[in-house]
Amino acid sequence: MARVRALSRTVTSLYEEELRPLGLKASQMNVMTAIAVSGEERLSTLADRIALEPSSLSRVLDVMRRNGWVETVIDPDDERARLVRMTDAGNALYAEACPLWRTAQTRARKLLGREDAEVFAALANRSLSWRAP
Amino acid sequence: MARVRALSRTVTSLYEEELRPLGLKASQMNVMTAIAVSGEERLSTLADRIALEPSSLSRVLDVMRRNGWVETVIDPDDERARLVRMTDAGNALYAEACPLWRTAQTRARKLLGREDAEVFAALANRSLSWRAP
DNA sequence: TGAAACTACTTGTACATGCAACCACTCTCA
DNA sequence: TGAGAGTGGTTGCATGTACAAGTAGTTTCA
Repeated sequence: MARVRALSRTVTSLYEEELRPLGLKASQMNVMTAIAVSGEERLSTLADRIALEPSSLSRVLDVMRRNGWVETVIDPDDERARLVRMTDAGNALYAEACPLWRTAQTRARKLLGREDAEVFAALANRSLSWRAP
Repeated sequence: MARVRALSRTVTSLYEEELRPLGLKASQMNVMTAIAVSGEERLSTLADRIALEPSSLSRVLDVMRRNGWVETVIDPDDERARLVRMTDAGNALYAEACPLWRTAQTRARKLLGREDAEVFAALANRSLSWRAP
């Protein structure tokens, strides 16, 4: 348990070190990636996809909105819901961030060992599926 | 990366669910365990052992001290340093927490699969060693 | 159709976490 | 031996994270 958390802290700091020049945090990159794959999504859908509480995602989006990277609009189909989408600035930043992200990934793989990383990825995937019914 | 963090969140919430009746958070239990194995340690030693920034540990200890679970005294050998030790109340709480902790561990193992958990533990151990010179 | 139940998100509150800057003590070396 | 470098912790600041409670819009059903 402690080890899972320590691993998370260590790997996070590795990625953030790489992203720091862009002023991006790991959690924000995480959200950007989630939006990037689908273009525009409801907050709850995103939260579910990245296994984050909606309230936490809401806070992360506050910062990202303040930075002008994303915008949220009321879903015309359900006025309770919010659609989250990237701004042009957000897309530009994301494009800059991706190579740095991959660099960090390479560093992480090098440290963990490529095969171990695969094993771990499979494990982690399974952990995510716990949430699925 | 996102998966490591998601795993950490998921597993943390599993443990915290179990510890909630005692008012203990995962990070606090983490610190207690570290102290329990050695009795009394410097803050920096503990921080190093659990791969946490000293500043973060300092904050966790603030809460634990406020709750009366630990106390910190000036190290007579080096007045810059602080020795952290458990109080009686802390030890009592720790004793109560351990069984709950193990319950959570069992649940986590059940979800991950026992063998996978071993593999993961080995992986995570390696990640900790990254910090060692 | 209108109130109750439900759903989507936000906000209050508390704690977690890291980095940079800072304070206090210790060590080194001219 | 005294100033400067080094070390151990704490604090300021920003963000992440979760749970509980609150708000607003939607659905259900008598």
